[in-house]
Amino acid sequence: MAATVKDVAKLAGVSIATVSHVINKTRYVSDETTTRVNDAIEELKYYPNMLVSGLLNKKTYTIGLVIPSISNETFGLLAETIQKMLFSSGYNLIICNTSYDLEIEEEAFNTLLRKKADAIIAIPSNREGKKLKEIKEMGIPIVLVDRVIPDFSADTVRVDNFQGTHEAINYLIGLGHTAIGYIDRKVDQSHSLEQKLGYKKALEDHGIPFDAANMVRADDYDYESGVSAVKKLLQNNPKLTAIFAYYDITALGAMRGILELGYRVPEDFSVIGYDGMPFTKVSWPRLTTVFFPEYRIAKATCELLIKRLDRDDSRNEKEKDIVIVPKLIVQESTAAPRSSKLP
Amino acid sequence: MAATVKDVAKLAGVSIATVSHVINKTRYVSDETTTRVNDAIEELKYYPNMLVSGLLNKKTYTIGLVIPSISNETFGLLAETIQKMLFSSGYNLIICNTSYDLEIEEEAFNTLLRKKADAIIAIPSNREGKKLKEIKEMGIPIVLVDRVIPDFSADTVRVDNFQGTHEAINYLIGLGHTAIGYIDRKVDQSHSLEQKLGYKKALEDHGIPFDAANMVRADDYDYESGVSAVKKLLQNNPKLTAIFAYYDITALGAMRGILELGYRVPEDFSVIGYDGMPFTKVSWPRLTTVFFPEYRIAKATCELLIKRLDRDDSRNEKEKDIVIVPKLIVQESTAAPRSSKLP
DNA sequence: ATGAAAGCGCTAACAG
DNA sequence: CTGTTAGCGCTTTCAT
Repeated sequence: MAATVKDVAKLAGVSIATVSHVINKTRYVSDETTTRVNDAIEELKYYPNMLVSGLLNKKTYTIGLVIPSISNETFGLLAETIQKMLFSSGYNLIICNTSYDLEIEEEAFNTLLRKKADAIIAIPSNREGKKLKEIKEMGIPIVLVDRVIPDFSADTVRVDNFQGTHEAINYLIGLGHTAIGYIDRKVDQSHSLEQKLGYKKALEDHGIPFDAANMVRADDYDYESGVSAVKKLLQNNPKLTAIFAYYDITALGAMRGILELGYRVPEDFSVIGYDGMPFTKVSWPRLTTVFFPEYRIAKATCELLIKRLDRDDSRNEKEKDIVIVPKLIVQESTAAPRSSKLP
Repeated sequence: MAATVKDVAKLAGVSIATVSHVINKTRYVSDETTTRVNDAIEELKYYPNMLVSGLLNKKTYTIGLVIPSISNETFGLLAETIQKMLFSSGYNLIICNTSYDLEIEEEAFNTLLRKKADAIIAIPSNREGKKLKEIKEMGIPIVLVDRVIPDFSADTVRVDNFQGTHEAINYLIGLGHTAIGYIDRKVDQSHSLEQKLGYKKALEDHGIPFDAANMVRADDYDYESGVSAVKKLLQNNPKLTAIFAYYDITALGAMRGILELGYRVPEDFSVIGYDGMPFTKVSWPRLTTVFFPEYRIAKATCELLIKRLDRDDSRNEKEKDIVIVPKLIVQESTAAPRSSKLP
């Protein structure tokens, strides 16, 4: 069906070796022959079969991305940025959404191995490193993003959630807040544990005692849980003047909860979210949040990968652990506390 | 490095043909031999090289998705849904984000041809069908999503934006609105033209004369343009009671513009967006919008594709044009008009 | 019930 | 300056 080297060689009246060399510029070919070959390629609409270069035990120029989901703005932007960067370096990305399902994740790794991916970027849900170890032993470079796996080491790019949260709480304290509510994740995760430590440390730094009553867990990973969590929080402690939520969606829910109670944001309560999702820029009011630095993560990831792939000597270099400190984005949902509230 | 059939054959003490047949169950192999081969596969952590099946002129089980961007919620969800559906049918997706750049798009198609993709799903930015025609002539199935290319026919899955907008405006009229502002796209596109026709038709159906002054173009494809567009609109015609925006982000901007002017939504003005992006569920108020049916689009696309790929006889069947009517999602930003406004 | 060998499309020695 | 050929890992006749 599609044209092959043979077809091109025949039409140009040369050997297949010459065609190959013209395409790859891997040895001198006379101008005249080069032209004939290129004309034939054009004429036949010949597209060299990249699978072959994979077969000849060289690179497939395919990289796998194993990720829970690309349909939330944060991971979507991350995946897109990685794809673009790799594409401009000549690599293609096979994206596998795992939906946090361990079986799908396993199948995704298997497929990438069968497709002979040159490398794998993973945000694994499986906290066990068995499969990852196996892959590593096969000599396939792995970059772990935003995850740390016990007993398994690999190039890692992650976010310093302790620092991010610390900065956010510091900022609230700087505005004059001392009674700061905290909406926590339903179930602890390394990620959310770091956040909590940052919160406690910021309070401690300023001599504010930690009060467990100011902390509630959201029932779920969604908007509605934010609404009910903030209501519970305000009932527990009516003296609160600010709320930190571990996740932007939850923070937006918290804003709604506050508005539903008849209060205003930020006049009556300040709210800070986490992740810097794009829609925090289009909320009313715009949400102050800690920005998940997708671009820097993507950049660090791709640079690490390309280095491992391009320079064979770098394959054995020590694994890197890149930690990125997220930035606080101050928008409209935070202000200094007032003495009296509206309703 | 990685194990091959040869290694497995040697360890199991059989020929490579037998190994192949055990893996693919393509001819009878005795239980005893089967066990030995499977043990060897396990032992060596052998992953069959899928590139070969592509080489042998069979399928690569790779499908290309050429899309402007996956980092907006709509396309992200579409891409994710397609990826998951194809994955569960044994196919992998190579996603190429074009950023609406024609050169990148061209390069994406070329890469997919070199990678010998079994099929291509495209949301092309290039309104010329030259490349697509070339691909089609090579016998590679194409599905066009949400786009129609003049002088080029292929399987198509698209949204009936005329109907979607018609329904939205109808709904506003049903609530009692007659002065309905319209925020249009900066530059016309088949998509936005359909929307405008739906708007005009709905007015016409109810004997409401069309007034060009009720229509403005947003300066850009973003939030800020919505803010300024709505202000212009209200200045043009203070009697408006409802606003339709061609795009959710713009609609959210319009809501902000209205709030900034001191009015309320929906009490003083109703607002309807378009695309049903997930964050319309977490805005304040929640935005009434016309839902871009990603799931149904993805489903139709994958079914079309799988049929073409699995059944050779279906390759020559007539091209399908699947038109999906989007649904209006009524939320909190719309209500019946009131006689007096707030400020 | 299994093995031998051709060949997919291409690259990279080796030859001339 | 260009051609011949082995071989990458596997599937698939053809043999036995």
